[in-house]
Amino acid sequence: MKLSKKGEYALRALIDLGIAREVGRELVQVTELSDKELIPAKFLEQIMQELKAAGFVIAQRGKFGGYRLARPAAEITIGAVVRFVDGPLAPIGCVSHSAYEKCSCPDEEHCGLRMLMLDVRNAIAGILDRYTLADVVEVTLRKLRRDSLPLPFASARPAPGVRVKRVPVSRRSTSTSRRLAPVEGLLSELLPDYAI
Amino acid sequence: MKLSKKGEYALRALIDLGIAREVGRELVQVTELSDKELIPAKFLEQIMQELKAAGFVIAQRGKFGGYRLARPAAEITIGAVVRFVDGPLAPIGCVSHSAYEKCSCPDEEHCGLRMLMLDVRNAIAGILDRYTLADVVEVTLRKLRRDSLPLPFASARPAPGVRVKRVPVSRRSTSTSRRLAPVEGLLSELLPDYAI
DNA sequence: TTAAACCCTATCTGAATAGTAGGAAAAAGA
DNA sequence: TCTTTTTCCTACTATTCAGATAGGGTTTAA
Repeated sequence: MKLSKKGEYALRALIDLGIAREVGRELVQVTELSDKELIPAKFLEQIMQELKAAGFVIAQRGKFGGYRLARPAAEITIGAVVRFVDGPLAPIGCVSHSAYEKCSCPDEEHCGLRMLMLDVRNAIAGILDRYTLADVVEVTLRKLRRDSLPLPFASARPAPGVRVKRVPVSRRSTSTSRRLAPVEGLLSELLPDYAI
Repeated sequence: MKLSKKGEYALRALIDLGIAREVGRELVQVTELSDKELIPAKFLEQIMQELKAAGFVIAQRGKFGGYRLARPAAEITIGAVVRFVDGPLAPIGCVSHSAYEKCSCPDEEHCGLRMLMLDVRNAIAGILDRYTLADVVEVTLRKLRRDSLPLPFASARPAPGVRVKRVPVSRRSTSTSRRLAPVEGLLSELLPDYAI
């Protein structure tokens, strides 16, 4: 039930872009991301390329260029990213919503294993499709502030002449209408506005 | 978040062995299993070998031999099987209970992604470690009976001279003390004794 | 004795994973 | 215009793993 390195790197980079925006940074360069997250730079470059093609990020070429999120972090679910990079969330094809595939078993309708795996896929999707980059950004920032640690991207490499504007951290990363039932979990404890 | 074919085949075979026992069959041969489930016979043979080495099944060699579960189906969790065949349930090493591995990120303690993935791993483990082969067997048999379909292994290939003893289906697959909080899910609806 | 089962080891193929490498094109500033 | 710094693009590679296949050896019951 693994998430690939590529998937992990993609998520980490996107979360960083979310943090950067929250801290007032417009653009972040690949090398900054790869340095911070200890990701091979050239590999991340490729990944960012794909994320751009998929519409998750927007690139600014040339000197003082970089990447930024193409949409508000609250509108990018973790599930969408994972599906794009690693394929369907479902453990087996015959319970996938996004990429159903008939399984080899003779009678899908009476397959107990399928029921079980459907529960698993629903559990996974229930989490990954509920939470967005904004949620993860919020949790991360909250933890850093709690421990009085310096925020990343805070004033690192601001493009010369660009005044760093201190954007107040948005109270609730807004938008994303909560569409599902109450959840339990570590994240929902840290994001208490969800517990309804 | 895939389950490998090998993992799927292993589970299907074990579930079949559970069904067979519930229906009064002592031993089931690899070819019966591979025929029923449309699994390449030689591949399944290998898998059964490993399941034997791991103590999930017991083999009977020679003519009219076959495999049977080494323990009551209610004492074999799905999670144990999946972990054995496919490794840890956790999407990334740094949230695995059974095989923790420090991740490359610089600060695990303040990693929002890690929190999220921990929720995912708990959700997966919460299901796969809660349900046993007995549960899946029960669901499967229930569905087959509901639709008045013939039960597999019912009287297929009984060893000559072996009187098929009609074991009454055990009321609740017994034992396995329920150790966790209430769940929701498709299986728990079909196994209502769990809904507490 | 023999047929039918499991047992064991080796081998193979294609795909996926996790990168590396090297330069072209663009943008900003001097 | 020229240089620097960035993204963009394409190709390549090494290793592992998935998913088998092959071919016999050993055991057991009739």
